[in-house]
Order: sequence, then structure tokens, then C-alpha cells
Amino acid sequence: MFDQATKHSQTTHTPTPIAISPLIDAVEMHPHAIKVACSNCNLRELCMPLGLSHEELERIDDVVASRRKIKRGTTLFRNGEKFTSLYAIRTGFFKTCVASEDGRDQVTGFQMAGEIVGLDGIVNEHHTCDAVALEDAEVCVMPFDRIEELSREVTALQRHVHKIMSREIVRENGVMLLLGSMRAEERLAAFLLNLVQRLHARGFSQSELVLRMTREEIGSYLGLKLETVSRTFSKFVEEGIVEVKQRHVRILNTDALKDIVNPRACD
Amino acid sequence: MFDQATKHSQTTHTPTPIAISPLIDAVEMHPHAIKVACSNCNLRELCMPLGLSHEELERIDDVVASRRKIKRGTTLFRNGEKFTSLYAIRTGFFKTCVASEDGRDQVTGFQMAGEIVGLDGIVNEHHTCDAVALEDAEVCVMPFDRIEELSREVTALQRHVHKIMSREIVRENGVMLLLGSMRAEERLAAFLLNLVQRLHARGFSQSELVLRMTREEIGSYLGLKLETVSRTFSKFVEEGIVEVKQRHVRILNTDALKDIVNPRACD
DNA sequence: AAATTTATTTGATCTGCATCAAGTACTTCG
DNA sequence: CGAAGTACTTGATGCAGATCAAATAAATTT
Repeated sequence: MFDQATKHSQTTHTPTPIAISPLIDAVEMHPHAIKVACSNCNLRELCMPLGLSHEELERIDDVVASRRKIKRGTTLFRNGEKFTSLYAIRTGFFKTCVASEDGRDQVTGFQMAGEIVGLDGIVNEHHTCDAVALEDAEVCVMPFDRIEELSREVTALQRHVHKIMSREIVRENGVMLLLGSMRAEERLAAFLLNLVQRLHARGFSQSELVLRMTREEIGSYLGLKLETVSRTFSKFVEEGIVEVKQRHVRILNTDALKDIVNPRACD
Repeated sequence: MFDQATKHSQTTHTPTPIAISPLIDAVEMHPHAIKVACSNCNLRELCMPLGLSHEELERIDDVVASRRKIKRGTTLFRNGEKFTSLYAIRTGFFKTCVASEDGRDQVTGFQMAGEIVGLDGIVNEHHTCDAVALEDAEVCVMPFDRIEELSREVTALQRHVHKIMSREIVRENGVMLLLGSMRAEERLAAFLLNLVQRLHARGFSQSELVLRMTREEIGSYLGLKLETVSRTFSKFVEEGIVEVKQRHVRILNTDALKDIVNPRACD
């Protein structure tokens, strides 16, 4: 039942709407054959500003110094490491997590293709969280001084950088609302809706997804224990809201999830 | 007992280390007599970059278009309002809060003199939270397009804007850790330490503070109910860690608070 | 200064989620 | 392929913090 789901989900890197250009395979095969170029990247609309002139587009290419592959389970950067660059995720899936001195840790976010990680490092020139690849990944390395230099000249880039940071602040506001005031079911429903919405924006299904993280990681992000996450999934299944088979999730009733997050008044 | 505390705490706007220059009173009396000027502001070191040349300093003055007074209980901006400016708090104390559609709301932060609010508005050109004055306040209005314009030319300002946004992201990461993994006592201890540390940086006492917010607002910020906040205060008092008289708090044992936040291994 | 409202404390009880525990299924690796 | 480790589910029980309730204290209004 889920075999088909898998094919249509984010396991494959060739979703329908955003087509991978032949160029990319060429890069994979001959790493030095073609210059890394945002102007040719199919994720451009996700991580770079829109409406640039041809000339500006070419300049923007310079912010990406190189690409870097990160194996599943390894870190892109760690708490305490010197900050040098922001990273645009080309493929793969990350989590970011912070730790308190006594070893507790908290997943602060899950990031997918087209999203930017590393913003935490700017303020103290050192990273304050870990970014861990949850599957083999590739990122574009964007040295931050290059970004600053270029964004002095290309105002669309400047504006874009500001928006990316502001978006992250707004996202975290939302997580605070979730952690501070929602119950377990509401948290998990909000989590699923958020994930599927972001995947949909990348050309994947609106109703099916493959979780790249464990129940424990979901729990850490949502401020719940893994058992509670598991039980809540089971409850949703019983109620016919989702189908769950391991990490494959099919949403059967999106409206029910929305109602759970935002109980509508019945008066 | 607390009368003295009050005098030494942030109720007065004339703490010892950061002296208010006579200039400010002049401005109060004759609003148009002297141009609003960061270069003369005693909070400059908190909200503006350091190490500027004289010339740069003068240019920086241009980011502040005007000042605005906000009465206690009124909003500086509201969710949904058009975003135009960032605001540097000159005096007073704010909370920011987000609301879900069904009316729950969550305090996302408390801001004091020298801190910047409004960053949430950049991404969608509309604010996504409310900023409410918890006491009569005055802010410097900094139109964001002016900030962007000037930060293309003054690299120290550009860097500063990036750092402020990154700092907010890191702060929110910390709140997520708190909300996701700490117990009530740990949350309140962390909250008190954070407040007193920020007040200390502004020249107030390391051990005394006046809370500008209600128990309910503290609870909202910490993901607790007001009764739990009140009980936890009472517990700290019983244990001799703090003295509490209404909103006046005197910390008697900072290390105990630190131990609560970060239980040190006893092996 | 009295009246009203708002904020706070404290007690009693309830409950959602954590914790502990055991079993199952899946993945990885020799 | 089988063994070991890891991830997940489900049940039983406990407890931190929520909820409900009532009294007190402060702040604000009249």
C-alpha cells in the first residue's frame, strides 16, 4: 500500500513540478565540469531572491563557494565551531539541536531542500547548535562575508537575507506557541501539517510523507516523549485521520488535523 | 525592606553606571530643540554598533526618524499591521506575544531598554505579533528601508543588523529548550537569572529586580499557568533562595538558582 | 476613603503526559 | 543468513502541573 506512496514522496529526488535539469546530473558525474551556479539551480526560487536581472543572477552565483556532501548521521556544523558560512540545503534533510550544559537536548528544527541553516552562528561568530544530516545530504556553502559583501551591492540579496532571518524568527515564534500552549495531539497535528505543506511546496504530495526522523526526534522537537508521539500517532490512526506504517504517513483527513490544531468554535 | 530595593531597581530611569546625559532632559522639555541623535544616546552601546568613526556615527543618526511614546498597556504594533520600522526601546518595558486563531496566546519575549523589536515584520511586510508596553515607554522609530539603505554603506551597521537578528534566533532557541525540556522550577529560575543578567548589563542590581509583568504573563512566556508560577515563587521563598514581595524580587542565592537550571552532577 | 476591579496566593482535586516495562518489528552488520 | 542493535508500540502506574475554588491583597476608579 505504501510502496506507491514511497515513489511519490520525498524519498525520490525527482518530484514532478520542480524538474531537475540535465545539468545537475552532469555536475554529479563530472564535479568540475560545470561551475556551481545558482542561476541554473532548480531550487533557486526557494533559497534565492526572485526577479533578478541576468547580471544580478550571475553575481549571485558567487555567493556559493563550493558544495559539500554530508553523510547521514554526521554533522554539517556543531555547537562551538567557528562560524564562517551559511548553508543552503540542496538535497537531504537536517535537524538542528541545542543542548544545555547538563546534557539535555532539544531539536530546534528540521530543514529540507531549499532551506538555509547556520544563522545561529552570526551573532557570536560561533555556532550555538548542531546541524545533523538525517539522510545523505548536499549543501551549498555560502561564506558569510561574501554574502555581506554582495548584499551591499545587490539590494535584492540584502532584502532576501533579511527576510530569511525574519522568517526564522517568525517560525520560532510559532514553535514557542506550540510548546507553550498546545496539547500533545495539537502539537503532532501541527507538526504533520507543517511538514506536508513544506514538502508540497517542493512538489511532493499533499497527503503523503516519509518521516526522516525518529519518534524520539519528533518528540524532542515537540516537547514530548517518544512514547507519547507513538501513542498519538496510534490515536490518529484509530480515528481514521492518518495511515501510518513506520515512517510512511498518509494523511486521510487534512481538515481533521486542522481542526485539532485550531478547534473551531461550534456555536 | 523593599523600599530601598525599589530605588535601586529599574523603576528609576537613572541607574548609576549608565548616566543619563543632560541632553535628554532638554529633549523632553523642548522636543524640537535638539535633533534625536544616537551619537549622543547613552544606550548607544546597547543598540548600535561599536567602534564607529565620527563620520559613521553621524550617518547612523539618520536611521532614527523620530521617537514615539507608548503608554502602558497600549501597543507599539499589532499582529497584521503593516511593517515599516524597527524600534529601539529607549525607556520602558515591552512584551511581544503571538496568538493562534482560536485565541490562545503566547508571550514570546520581554524587551527592555536598548533592545530592538519588530524583526518579525520583515519577512511578510506585516507584523505577526503584538508588542505591548508593560510600562510607559519611549522608542526610537527606525524605518527599515532607511536601515537597509544605510547598511549598504556602513558595513558596521550591516553587520550589526545581522547580529541582532541572529541573536534573536539564538535567544528563541534557548526558549525552545526551556519550553521543551525543563520543569517549572527550572523555567522560573532560568527566567529570573536571564532578567537579572540583562538588567545588570544596564547598570541595575545583580540581585534585585522589579517584575514589570504579571504572573500570568510570566506563565504564558514559560508555558505554565499563573498558579504554578505563584507556587514556584513561594517554593523558592521557603527555600530561602529569593525574597518576593509582589513584583519586587530579591535574589538571595544566585548559585542555587543556577543549580536548579543546570543540576550539576554530584559524582 | 469606599467601591470595584485586578492580581496574587493557597488549598483540593484531577488529568495528560512521563515513566517504567515488556514485547515486537525493523535495520545493520558480521 | 542469523545476530545484535535500534526503533517502535503498547500497557500499567505515577506525578507535575492544570484546573477549580476561595480568600486576600493591591491597584484603580468613583
